[in-house]
Amino acid sequence: MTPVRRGQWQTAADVLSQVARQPGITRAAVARTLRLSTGSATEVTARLRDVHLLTEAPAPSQGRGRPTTVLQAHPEGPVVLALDLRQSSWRGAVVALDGTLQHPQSQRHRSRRAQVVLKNLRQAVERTQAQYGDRLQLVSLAVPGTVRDNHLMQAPTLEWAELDLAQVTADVDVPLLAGNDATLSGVAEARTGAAAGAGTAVHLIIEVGIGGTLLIDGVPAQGASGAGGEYGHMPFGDRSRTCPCGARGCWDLEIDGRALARHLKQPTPDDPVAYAGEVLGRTDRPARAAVTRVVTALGYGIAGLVNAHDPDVVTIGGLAIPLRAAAEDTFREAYESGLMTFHRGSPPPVLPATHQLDGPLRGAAALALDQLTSEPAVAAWAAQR
Amino acid sequence: MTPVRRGQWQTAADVLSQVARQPGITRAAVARTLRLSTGSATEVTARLRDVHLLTEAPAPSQGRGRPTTVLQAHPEGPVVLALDLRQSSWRGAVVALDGTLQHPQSQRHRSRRAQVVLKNLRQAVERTQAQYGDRLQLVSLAVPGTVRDNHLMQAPTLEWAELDLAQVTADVDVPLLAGNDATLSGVAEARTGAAAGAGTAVHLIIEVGIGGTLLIDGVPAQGASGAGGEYGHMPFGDRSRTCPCGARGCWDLEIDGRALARHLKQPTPDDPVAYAGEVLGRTDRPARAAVTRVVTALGYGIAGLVNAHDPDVVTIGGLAIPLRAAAEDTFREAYESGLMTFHRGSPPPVLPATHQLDGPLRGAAALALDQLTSEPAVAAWAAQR
DNA sequence: CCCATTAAACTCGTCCTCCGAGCATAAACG
DNA sequence: CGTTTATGCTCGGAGGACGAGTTTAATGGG
Repeated sequence: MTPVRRGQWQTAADVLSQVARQPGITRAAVARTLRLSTGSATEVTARLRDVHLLTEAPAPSQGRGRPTTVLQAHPEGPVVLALDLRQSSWRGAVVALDGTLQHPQSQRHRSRRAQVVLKNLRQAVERTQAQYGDRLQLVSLAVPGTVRDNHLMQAPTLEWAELDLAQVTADVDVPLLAGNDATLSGVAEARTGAAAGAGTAVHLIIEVGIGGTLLIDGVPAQGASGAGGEYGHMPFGDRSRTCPCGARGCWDLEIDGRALARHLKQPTPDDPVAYAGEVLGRTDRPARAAVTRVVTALGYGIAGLVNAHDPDVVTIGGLAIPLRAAAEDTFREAYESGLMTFHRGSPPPVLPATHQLDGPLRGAAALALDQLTSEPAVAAWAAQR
Repeated sequence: MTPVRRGQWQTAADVLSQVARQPGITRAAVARTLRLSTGSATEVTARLRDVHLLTEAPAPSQGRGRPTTVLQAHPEGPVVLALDLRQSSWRGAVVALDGTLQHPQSQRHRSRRAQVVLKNLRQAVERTQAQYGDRLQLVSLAVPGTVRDNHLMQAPTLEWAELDLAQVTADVDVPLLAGNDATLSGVAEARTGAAAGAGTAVHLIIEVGIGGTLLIDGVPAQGASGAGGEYGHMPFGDRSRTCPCGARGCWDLEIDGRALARHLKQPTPDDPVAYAGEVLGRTDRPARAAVTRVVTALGYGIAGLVNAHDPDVVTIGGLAIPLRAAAEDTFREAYESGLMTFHRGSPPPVLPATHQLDGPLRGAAALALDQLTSEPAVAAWAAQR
């Protein structure tokens, strides 16, 4: 491989980033945002066409003037495989440079045993490799658990032991990028969802416990080993209660179906999400009181995170949406009373996430495309052709 | 001003960043880290010399081979004025591109009234402007309070009302960069202190209450309006207690001299820092018990932040250092028992900050130099010469 | 229906930076 | 004092981005 010159493909990579972040963007629009002269735009797109990274299609004309073109992924360009592993199923899609999804696939787990599930994923990777050959550049995997350097450290819903996720790509010579599902759904919100355009965003999602992430310019704060964003294990709660994570007083214990069951003096439910849905449907006084307590804990905690991070916006997903909806006034009161005074004038909005089930897959795709559209990756791809 | 070409000064700016981040670095070392050929290094340094950004001095020889040169700030190059406003005094220094401090100055406040203090700062800026002329590019100000878009929102120790800090540079045509002192001391730690080299770091400093910041690659997470890092106002504490900030259950209320006084059933001290020092010197049982409670709250809170952010390292400053030292075992126990299990194998070290009083000034200088060594700023300076 | 208007693409000469190869230079070592 | 070693310097060449000038493809008014 020829050595990469400094910044040789910088502008080309910038153009590709635009295409990945705003599918369907036109050449003229890219040139405007990057402040490229029309000459440079012509040259850059020609070069990207030559190395099979982009194609152009006529854009619908917008009034007078010569019509511009829509920049699209080249039919022989690089792709990534995005995978979303969930408790009872997995989903996947091949994603091209312009963010278009191809070959969506999904499958329920026949067995929930780790080795069986991972084998299925490995086969999906192999099938993709067989179909796309060396166009497949990266596999990006969303997992419902704490991920650290491509190892799954703990996964309460899956009930798996610590695990090396790299085996998913063991059969092929393609790097793996594994991440927490809540983190990745946050990425999706920050790129194309409710937090689009926010410089600083906090994303939270309640399923069993609470997961989330801090996003700065659309990039998640993943921490030293990728385990950042475990907001559920901040001690916002009652210190006398021990959490399965090993710590005490975790926020996690106050805001999900397990908390509702405790308040209602019932045993911990097998499926806390379904249980929570059921309680939310009830109108009796004890249920309402339990919901109020949980929503209050949610509002206070979010306020604490807003104090700490000063985000432009907070996005919430999963159970947090119906929970808040079930007691909007309670939520608002808890949220605002937990804010520092100077935030109260215009508190950051707490918005429902727009990508629901698609979030982790979309986020995994987005982070993978970040890699593909980085200058070194573009230069390396171009050098191969 | 001539329009800036894309990436025209990119490598030059990279070289300057190296010089700013590692004062005393040699030309050969820069070339190695940036993977520049010797020819490029020659050309880049020559260009930087031409536009008065760098000079070279012979470096002490290190074994065989032709000796290299140390890259230094040019005597007619750009400078910034770093200011550190404290409760009873202020300090300042002029900082050149290579991080060297010139004309250190400090002055106790004669009056603590905001207008008087700000007038003194304004005069310091004017004096610097008179001496350095248009070499002065930026004023960077550390303030002990919450800063939002160059406005001071609340400053408990100064007891000032909301205030526009831009008046500090009102007399001169130089931009201001105001920031929280705890945030800036975190920057100093992450750049040249105990957290040097850490990808993700959490910095905390106790004086009156607790301040801090999350640092990613040495860049503080400042939030939407610069008010990020108010970790003292996360609800780690007793929800029945109201904080002067307006929220309830703030961690702030559990970890400083005011907390010690409360545990000892004494009135809130006028100078909580001095009071804490005094309690730390006592050996009687009630004092020890109060310290234990505070240190426990400190350890738990830090563990929560580690769970949330997964940092490489935590740095602590101010009162946190003697507090922990007064009850090391208590601290360790609280810290480790607050961590999620998978962190306990190798918990992130909690290290004392190495920049003590210098921290905010150094951090303010570092962020200012970041701006000066950015590509657009370098290109703009070069265009003027 | 034709021509003015408009926005965008294309062409080309020029500038600039970075690279690599070859050469020069200043120290230390034996 | 020559050899070794690390570094600096010179110069031709490559390649990207720019800007000015030109061309092209649409709209819309007369």
